[in-house]
Amino acid sequence: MLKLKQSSDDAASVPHPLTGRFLAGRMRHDLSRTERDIVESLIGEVVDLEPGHRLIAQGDVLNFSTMLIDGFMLRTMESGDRRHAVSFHVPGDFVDLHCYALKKLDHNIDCVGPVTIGKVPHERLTAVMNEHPHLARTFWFSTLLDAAMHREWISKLEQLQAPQRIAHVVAEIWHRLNFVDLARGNGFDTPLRQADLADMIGTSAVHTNRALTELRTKGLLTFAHGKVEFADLAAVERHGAFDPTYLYEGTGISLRSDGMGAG
Amino acid sequence: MLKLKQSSDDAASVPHPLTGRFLAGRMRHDLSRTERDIVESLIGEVVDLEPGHRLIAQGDVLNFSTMLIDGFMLRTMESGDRRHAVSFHVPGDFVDLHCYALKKLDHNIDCVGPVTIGKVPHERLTAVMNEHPHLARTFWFSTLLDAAMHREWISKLEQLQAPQRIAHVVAEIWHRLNFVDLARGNGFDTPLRQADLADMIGTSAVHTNRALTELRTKGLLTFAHGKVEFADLAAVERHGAFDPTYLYEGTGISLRSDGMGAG
DNA sequence: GCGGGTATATAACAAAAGTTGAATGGATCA
DNA sequence: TGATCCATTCAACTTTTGTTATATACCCGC
Repeated sequence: MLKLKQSSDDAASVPHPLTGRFLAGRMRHDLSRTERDIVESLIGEVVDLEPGHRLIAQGDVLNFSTMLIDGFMLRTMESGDRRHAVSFHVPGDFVDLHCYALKKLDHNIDCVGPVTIGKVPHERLTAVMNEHPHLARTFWFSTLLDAAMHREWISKLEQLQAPQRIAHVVAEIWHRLNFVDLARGNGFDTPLRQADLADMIGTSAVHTNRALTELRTKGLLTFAHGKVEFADLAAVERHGAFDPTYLYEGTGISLRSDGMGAG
Repeated sequence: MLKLKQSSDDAASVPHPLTGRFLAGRMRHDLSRTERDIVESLIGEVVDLEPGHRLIAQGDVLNFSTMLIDGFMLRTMESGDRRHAVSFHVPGDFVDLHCYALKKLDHNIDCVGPVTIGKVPHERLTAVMNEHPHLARTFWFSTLLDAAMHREWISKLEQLQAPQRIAHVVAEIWHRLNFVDLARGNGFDTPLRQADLADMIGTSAVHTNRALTELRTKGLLTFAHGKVEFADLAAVERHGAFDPTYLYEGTGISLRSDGMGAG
């Protein structure tokens, strides 16, 4: 876990057929057709990245933000030889919108498996947000959602033991993948290894495996070789004390409120 | 822990001599004199709250946000009979600005010790943000700071054991109090009990006490009866792997950047 | 200054998680 | 089809943390 391939700075910058299918994933229900086109037009450059590539390192000063088009990414921080994930991202996520305001990123952005991203120049973002207040609100709402997810995870780290944390993470991944039609009814595919999962739930890889063995023995779920399977999602959610409210799925009622008067 | 006095719904709504000294604490270096006056004028009602009072409960729908004028508050979530803190607040903090956008709060806001707050009606916030883009940017920046602090804490929960977590929390409290001139050179006063600290670092009260004993024995710090003392802040910070960067103290360079084009 | 409630401290045992080392299983590629 | 690399699994032992119970110390009202 921490054998990041730094070699792919030469990552091919190829033109990429954008489907738009995943763009602005979790907020797309709140975007009009026009707005979705605008969001798509934000992307200045599409880049394919190798597995393990570190796109952004802690402390980098940035003039672009990253839209995740395909693959999984982790926001990580390092201490000694150990890597810790503070959050994960699935296709459709604006990975580091907050660095538009903070400029300097306080963590790394790592690829898990092969990844395709779209780079969004900050000046373009500024222009669009000035012209389209509703989009600006939507973007800010997106960063507030990140904070809400952080809070949820803090409370779970304090509250749950390893097997339950895994159940929670698995449930959250499923919901977020399902939101962009990448989940199956009884599982999902993911490039995450058990070592990555260990970085996410904050325990050693060995103990993560122990916890997975327990979950498997209990018939709750399996997690290996790029496939996560379960028979009963509701049971997994119960085990992980998972309540999807904080993801604000679905109608986006809160988003449409005109509370955010930033325009 | 979790013996919240719900009795104080009748909390006296008394007029209160606002000094303005603490208002908009951590962002005040980025506010002009005029802007500080405007922020102060946002406060519609000043309320004194009893120790342990739960100002806001998870799921409440709100039309005001809370400025903490005096005392300590915790954002908490509950599970079973255990309370877990996801963050804490000191005088000058905008405690729940994000609920301006999210409307429904995903956690509780609890008083620790006696507290004085200012209530900020959302309609007033909307008006001010429309008229003063720089203030709007500052407020949003403030919520992004919250998210950055969340990320830092997630990584520490995953990385550190109980004694080091305590050292980290103590260092952060000191810096945030110092920012509003409420810290002493070798410590600070706080209404936090060891049980509250346990809720914050995510371990049992007994183990928190064990960890404090260890820190005391090592000569790093003492934490009891409302007083935190240490001889060498730098040593405490080292022990807790504390790096104040994420607090964006001081000049507010990032804040003055015109990256956030919400206006 | 006394008494009762709360905060802090400590002990003893149980459970969870870290660490080290080694074995097995899967995938890939010559 | 081996050979090799990496992911997963398991075992044995140590350390950290949870739990329950009890003891001491502090604070505040009378």
